[in-house]
Amino acid sequence: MAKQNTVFKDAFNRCLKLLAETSALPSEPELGATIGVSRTTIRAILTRMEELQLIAWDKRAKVVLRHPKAEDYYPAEETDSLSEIIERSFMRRILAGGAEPGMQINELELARDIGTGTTSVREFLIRFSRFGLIEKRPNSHWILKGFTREFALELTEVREMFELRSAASFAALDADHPAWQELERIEALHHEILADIDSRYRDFSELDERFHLLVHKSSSNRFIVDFYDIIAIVFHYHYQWNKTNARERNARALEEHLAYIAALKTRDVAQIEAACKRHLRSARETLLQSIQ
Amino acid sequence: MAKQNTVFKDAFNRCLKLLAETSALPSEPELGATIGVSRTTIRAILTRMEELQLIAWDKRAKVVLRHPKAEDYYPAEETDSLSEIIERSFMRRILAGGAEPGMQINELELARDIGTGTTSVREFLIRFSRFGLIEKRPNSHWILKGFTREFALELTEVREMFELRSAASFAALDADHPAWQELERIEALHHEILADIDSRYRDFSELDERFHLLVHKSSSNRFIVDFYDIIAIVFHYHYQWNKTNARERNARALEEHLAYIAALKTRDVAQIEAACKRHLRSARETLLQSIQ
DNA sequence: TTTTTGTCTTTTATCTACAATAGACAGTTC
DNA sequence: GAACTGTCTATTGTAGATAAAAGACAAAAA
Repeated sequence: MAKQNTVFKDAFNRCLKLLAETSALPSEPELGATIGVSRTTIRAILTRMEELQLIAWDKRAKVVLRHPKAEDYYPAEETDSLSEIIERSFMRRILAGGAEPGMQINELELARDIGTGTTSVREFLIRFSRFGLIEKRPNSHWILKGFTREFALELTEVREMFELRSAASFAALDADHPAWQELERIEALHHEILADIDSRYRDFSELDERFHLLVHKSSSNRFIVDFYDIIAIVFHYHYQWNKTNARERNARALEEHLAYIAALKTRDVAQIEAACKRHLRSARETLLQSIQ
Repeated sequence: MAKQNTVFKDAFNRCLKLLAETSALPSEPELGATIGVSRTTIRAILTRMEELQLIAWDKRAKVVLRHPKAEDYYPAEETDSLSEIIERSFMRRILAGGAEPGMQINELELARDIGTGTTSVREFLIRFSRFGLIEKRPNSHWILKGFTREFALELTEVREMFELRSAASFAALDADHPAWQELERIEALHHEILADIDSRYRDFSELDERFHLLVHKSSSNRFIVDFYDIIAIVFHYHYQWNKTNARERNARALEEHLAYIAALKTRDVAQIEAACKRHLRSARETLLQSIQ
């Protein structure tokens, strides 16, 4: 069926939220800019809203007729892009057990399992191969190298090199660089979560990514920043399926982050290095423990 | 036309070379193992050889009837895989001038230019994107980020981090590790080329890759080894279309390599670091000079 | 018993087709 | 005149089809 219209459905849902807050919608180009899609898609959304009697649309006039109801929204499963679906499905297979290193990966079988065409699976595997977890044998299958202890050690070795260098660059940023403000916001969020750790410890994962990405970005090196994708995806899925001691683990990491942030603020290279190393060492241990 | 039979043609050509040296060919599985293709392809090759009256084939007996002539071989253009063709064509576009940073890349146009389907171009771009020279805008075009000064600086920054660490690991390898023998062979080749530099300076590029890859491999870190792909492709194409002062440049690099190799052999970390840094600095300068 | 061959099935690489989405341009409205 | 809308075209994302290549298994030969 050619292309899934997930962009439309997702944008439609987001437009509904906007609609709930106003009495008239802005112009098509403006809507497109806020939602992040083309005018073609915006017009499809407006047409659909008209059909549902949500708005009266005549050229520039887009009058809101009623508030959106729950059934006006497209279900969440239909708004995920195919590549997201494939990624999740694949990561579940290889991280959530039952996949030994050395196993063969079969494009056709994967595609059938997920219920999609082979082209998309193939493209996913190509994109995914840069994460070092799979390897292609041309004209033949892919090999799963597995989420092993070696993988974790190699990953963290590079991570430590990159993050130490990035942290040093961070200290050298101008005082008026926006990263300092973002650091303040991130620090405040740390305090917020810690203050209510029992109910909010699950928010750590997202904050962790935001913080480390900020640090990596100050390297101004695309290879270092891109490498953070690998770390992010591994930790993201890993935490999702591995929740033992999550509360204590996250609480400790939050404290380490705060020490690390304080060190960054001193701009003292030796202090930064010490705090950064301490946190990365404990992050590595956490990752390693959960492997066997 | 579905799949190109370049695997067959290339394997056929390589089989012809084997055939020129014997009076009878080995078993199908053995041939497959030496050429590196499946039995299916081997049988296709044998069939073709029979048609050309090169061999008499009856089950296990594969008697050579005559020596292969030049016209028996498939022309070299037909043995390159599609991805090689696309890569070359694309690299020519972006390295050999006429491609400003920020330019849009159009899958369809590229495919038409190269005379291939869009799927292959698309897959190439996805694979290529990890080199940091292009970037995808989902549902829209690719952006050429360009082979700029920034690119070269970011690339060499990471390269220096990785190679220094790898060189240190090299020094720690067991005395009987095969890498030491390979290092001897590489050193000898350096002397050979230097002794006849005027006519052999073009062989440097290949040797350079072999040497640095050997060093990177001793890191035993897949991310470090994989990263060398980026360096290799950049230097490979870059030298191919940029031949000013190639002789002097290569002669100097060979000398630097020899000093670097000598340092590795001492296993003295300080000496290694000094020699490695010296060479990498001059490699970076060479690369930077050729950009503007 | 081990290796080889004959035959058959499965999978990959690639092309083509088409709906979704982006984007261009001219005419219209403010 | 600047921004917006109507309309049209071009490109991307994905499925499906097919030849090339890999690989499985049993029968045959050493």
